[in-house]
Amino acid sequence: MDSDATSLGRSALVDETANAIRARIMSGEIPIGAQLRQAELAAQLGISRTPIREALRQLQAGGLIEVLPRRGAVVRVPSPWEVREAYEVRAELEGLACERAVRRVTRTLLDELRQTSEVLRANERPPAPPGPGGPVSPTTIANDRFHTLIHEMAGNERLARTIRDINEAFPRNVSALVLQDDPRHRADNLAEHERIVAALEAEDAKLARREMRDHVLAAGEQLARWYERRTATVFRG
Amino acid sequence: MDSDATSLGRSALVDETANAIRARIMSGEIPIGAQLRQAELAAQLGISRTPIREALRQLQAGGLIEVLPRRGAVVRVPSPWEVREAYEVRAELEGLACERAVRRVTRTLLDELRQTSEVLRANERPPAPPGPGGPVSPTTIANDRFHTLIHEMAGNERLARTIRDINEAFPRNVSALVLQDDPRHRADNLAEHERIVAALEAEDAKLARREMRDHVLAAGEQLARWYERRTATVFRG
DNA sequence: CCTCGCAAAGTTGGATCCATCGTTGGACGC
DNA sequence: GCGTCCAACGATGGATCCAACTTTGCGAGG
Repeated sequence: MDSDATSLGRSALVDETANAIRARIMSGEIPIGAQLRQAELAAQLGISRTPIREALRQLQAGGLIEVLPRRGAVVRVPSPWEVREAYEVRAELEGLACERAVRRVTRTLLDELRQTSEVLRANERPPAPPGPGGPVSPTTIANDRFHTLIHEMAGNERLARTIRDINEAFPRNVSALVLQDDPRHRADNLAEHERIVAALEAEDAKLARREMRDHVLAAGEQLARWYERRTATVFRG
Repeated sequence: MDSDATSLGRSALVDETANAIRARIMSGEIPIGAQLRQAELAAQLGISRTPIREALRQLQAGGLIEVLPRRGAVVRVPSPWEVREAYEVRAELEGLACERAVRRVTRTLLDELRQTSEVLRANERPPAPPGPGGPVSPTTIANDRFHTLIHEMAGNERLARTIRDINEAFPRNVSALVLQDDPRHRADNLAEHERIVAALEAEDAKLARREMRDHVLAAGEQLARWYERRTATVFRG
């Protein structure tokens, strides 16, 4: 939506800094559990530590990082349990968004949703699974776009913001890794998306809600499993 | 719950500062739309501007205040529309919490819920409606406790946190002013609480959810109306 | 060889400094 | 008398400074 500083003179270095750090955490460039050294970040961004510290406070408020007094900030390591809790909430909210979206659905929006499915179908066999820190894959972008479109269709900014806040509390957006790993998950994901679009087209609010709810819960379970495997790997070395 | 700094050496001046400022905004001591001067807050709290600035960034992330570049921070003035949007989301989440609470309901917890109703019933005719900035009334405390108890019973921390985040985005918690104004609203509120408790006792999850949902929506509508009247008053002088 | 302790290095966090920008009040000109 | 311009004031925001704390590495002692 709005870019960083080119909009209307309303520059905000701190917000830009927070977004930059958040992006590097979400993409996996800064891994889970990593220490965030103020001096290092300041040097990399070519600024002093002051705006860094304010940016870290913003990220702390969102729950993405944890600031321990006198011991610095670290990227939070979510437990599988936390992930499941968060996705139960997210499933409910996305279900609500989907139910509300039925009232505002249009031919154009349905087409846009179907375009994201096209991308997912085309990239059924991704050329090269990008490692952590790499650029965001078209699959991930299409997935995000699908959900974001429905949030917009719901016509409730607070709802969209709440869902976004929950998502941004966990590094590596769901689709990013989970979907790339297993072709079966990609197929399931695509089928679920198509069922949601069908329910929206049929203007069946209750069905759309249920389909979206189940879809998010399934994605959350995959993400939780991924975190389980990850922590197991980490502890082994 | 946890006090400010006496817990375990894990002092955090910035967090304390943020809590202090948030409390003063929520209580109405610092009114909606007011400018937050860094130097003034620093002097009042006996600290320098640095931790103030970091605390303001935290509050900004929560959406309670707005930080305009080079023009300082102001307490956000929510539009009635925003309030309605937020309460639609909150109603859904509190409904979910209530539905989940049915599975964990115990005799002790039901008693605790009923105790809050006792307080509400006893203070049906409050001795003196406290003005803005005054201490929190027992009615407000009982109301908050009722909802907080159910959030705990739901057994999902993310859910509780999400609801709390939404509430803390609006100065003056619902019950605070709205309930005190009109005795009819207080009666409605009490009756709704009792219906919720009854549904919980009957272990009727669907009913409990619906009752809570309607209860929150009604409260939100009252709060939105209050904001409408407030802005109208402000514009007249 | 392991453990405890101490000293040095590195990091955080509050205070302070200063350039820049926004605001306000008054004087000048129309 | 009214609008405009300019200067002085005030506030914000980034940079810097320094004290306090945490961590680490080395050495002495058991």
